[in-house]
Amino acid sequence: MDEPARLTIGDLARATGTKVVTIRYYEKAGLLPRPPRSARNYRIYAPEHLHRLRFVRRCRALGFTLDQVRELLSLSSRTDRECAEVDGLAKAHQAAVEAKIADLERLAAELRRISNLCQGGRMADCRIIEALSS
Amino acid sequence: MDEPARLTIGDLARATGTKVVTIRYYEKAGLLPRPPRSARNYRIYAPEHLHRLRFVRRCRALGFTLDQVRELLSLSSRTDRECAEVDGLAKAHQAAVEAKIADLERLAAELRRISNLCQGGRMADCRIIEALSS
DNA sequence: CTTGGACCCTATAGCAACTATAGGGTCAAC
DNA sequence: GTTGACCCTATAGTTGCTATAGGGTCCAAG
Repeated sequence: MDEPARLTIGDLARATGTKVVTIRYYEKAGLLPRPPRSARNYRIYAPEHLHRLRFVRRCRALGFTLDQVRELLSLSSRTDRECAEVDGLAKAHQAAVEAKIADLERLAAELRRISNLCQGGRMADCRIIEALSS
Repeated sequence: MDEPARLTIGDLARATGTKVVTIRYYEKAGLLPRPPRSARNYRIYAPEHLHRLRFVRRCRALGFTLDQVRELLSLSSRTDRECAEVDGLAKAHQAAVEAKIADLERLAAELRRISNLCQGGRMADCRIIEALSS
């Protein structure tokens, strides 16, 4: 039989665009299992670890918090349960993101308004500063 | 002549919707000047302090970082200078906010797509988890 | 006069999610 | 045999606060 691929932490880092320290941080935070160690105490990873790290990174890229990722990971491992919980998490997060967008839209509009006040004079008459003071 | 109004830190907090600890934090961070103290070592504020705190809070509400607020404050005090710098800061921040919105829009679209995959089965066949793993 | 509650003070630790740094060991190539 | 790219642990720093501990002050009601 084939030897299973043995990956170093640097391999995982390169394969996922994650910093080495961040991977170790995920391990401490309980998002990645502690891998076996070589005789010299180096971490030895298998393809499952890579897969799991990819999952974590993808969730993070989608804006889930580490807590939510932990939740998703634990749900995904209970293969006999309803997937409604996962769907709930995803939908709740989607709603949160949409709320955040609405927030930033208001903010951008205000910034546009303020930026347009500048007429290129001296600070003493700066309309922007004035607007920020109101 | 009238006595100038003497405000406690609690007064400032109430007047601006800021927590007392946050005001002290701003002082340490150099955003507010150290006010004079009473005989019992209580901070004594004047209306200018209130004005300045409002400025800081408004900038923060608009999403400027404390560093940017410091910058805006220092620019606003040099009343003889061109206000182009302030305008530059405002426009740069506006651009950053708009970029963030675009980012979140992409994210929300992805989350909508993923959420729609759920068909209410068991975790083992969960399309969401699958999508997160890709 | 004392007691209760609302205020004020400082200093330190905690939060998220990393990143940076110090101080060390390992290993392969030249 | 030494350079440079790796690996390890542990701790401190980042941002913008918030929370907590442990104390002092002040005023009004009982």
